Amino acid sequence: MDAIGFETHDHKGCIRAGLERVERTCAERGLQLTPGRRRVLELLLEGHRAMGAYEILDILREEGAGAQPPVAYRALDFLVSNGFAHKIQRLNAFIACMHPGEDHTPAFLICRGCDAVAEAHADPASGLLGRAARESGFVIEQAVIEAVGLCPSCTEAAA
Amino acid sequence: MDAIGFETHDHKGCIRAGLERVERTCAERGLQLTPGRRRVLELLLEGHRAMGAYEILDILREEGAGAQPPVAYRALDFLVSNGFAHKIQRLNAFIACMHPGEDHTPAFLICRGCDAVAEAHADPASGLLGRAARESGFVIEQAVIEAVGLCPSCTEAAA
DNA sequence: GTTGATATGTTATAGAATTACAATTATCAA
DNA sequence: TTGATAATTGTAATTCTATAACATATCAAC
Repeated sequence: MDAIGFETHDHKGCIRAGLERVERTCAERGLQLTPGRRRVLELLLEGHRAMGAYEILDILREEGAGAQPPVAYRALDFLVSNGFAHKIQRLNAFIACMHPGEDHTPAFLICRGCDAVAEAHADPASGLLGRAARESGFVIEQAVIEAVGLCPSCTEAAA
Repeated sequence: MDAIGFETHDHKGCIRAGLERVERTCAERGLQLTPGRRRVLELLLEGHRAMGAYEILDILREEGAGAQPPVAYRALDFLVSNGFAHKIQRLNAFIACMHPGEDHTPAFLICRGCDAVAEAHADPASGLLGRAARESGFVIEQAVIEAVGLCPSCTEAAA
């Protein structure tokens, strides 16, 4: 068990399970989880945190390939557009999805102390936002929800 | 005049009212609405849309000053940190606030067809997100909420 | 007026992402 | 199998976004 994110968990199992779910989903949908894409997903799962495109690129370079930026961005685009990873706008960084293959609207809790990110869910159609959209005739297709604050550890450390 | 957006409105009045509200709030709080900051706010109010920092910078340059990037970013930082403008992460752009001086959590409806942006409200403490935060012990201080979709005009055009 | 804080001017650089085009590999129908 | 088509990858160059660093100027209070 590792202390990553807001809680400890079986990290090796979580990496394996994440990969398997994505592999299965790709097989079902006829998507190509090529070695490069798979490697980037692994890095995100291993890191279990938001990682910048250039941080991923540096790792790929250390591993031998003389990779250029599009290599990282293409893999990330594939992962994000298929719901296997998410972009954290606040951090200009990417994180593996905790529920790949499931249809969901992710919402992120981002700690400003340690940059840890937890994925939660949200329902943009409900609440004030959904009401405003319906009243104005706006059709919501997708939503980015990022809450910034302090995680339990950093809250404690600050006290 | 219309807080939700996507509709016609008395734009000159809305610019004037926006400026006056910010001037009043600055006076109340002892903030310096210097000529540069005021000009950037005017540009945002006149544009009535999300504008990039470099787009603003170009206008400032056309107006004579040999402005460098920090000129635009500093003015925008001032406006954003005091709640007179908001940053739209999705567009790497900035937009004048519709309710300057009031304490609120803005939520944006962003049209992917025409990039129009409407400001609505949200309450991050309620709903699924608030519950997830409370359950995990995360303290939300601020939230970025951006919904992407189609505005009424673009929905109609697409049909 | 001196002082300390706040704001501006300017140069340079860092960081994030995309364009463009060539080369390769996978997919699938004939 | 073969040929056509689409998807993916390699690579260089560029564009867009944002900040660091430091000098100068202005403001506000004592």
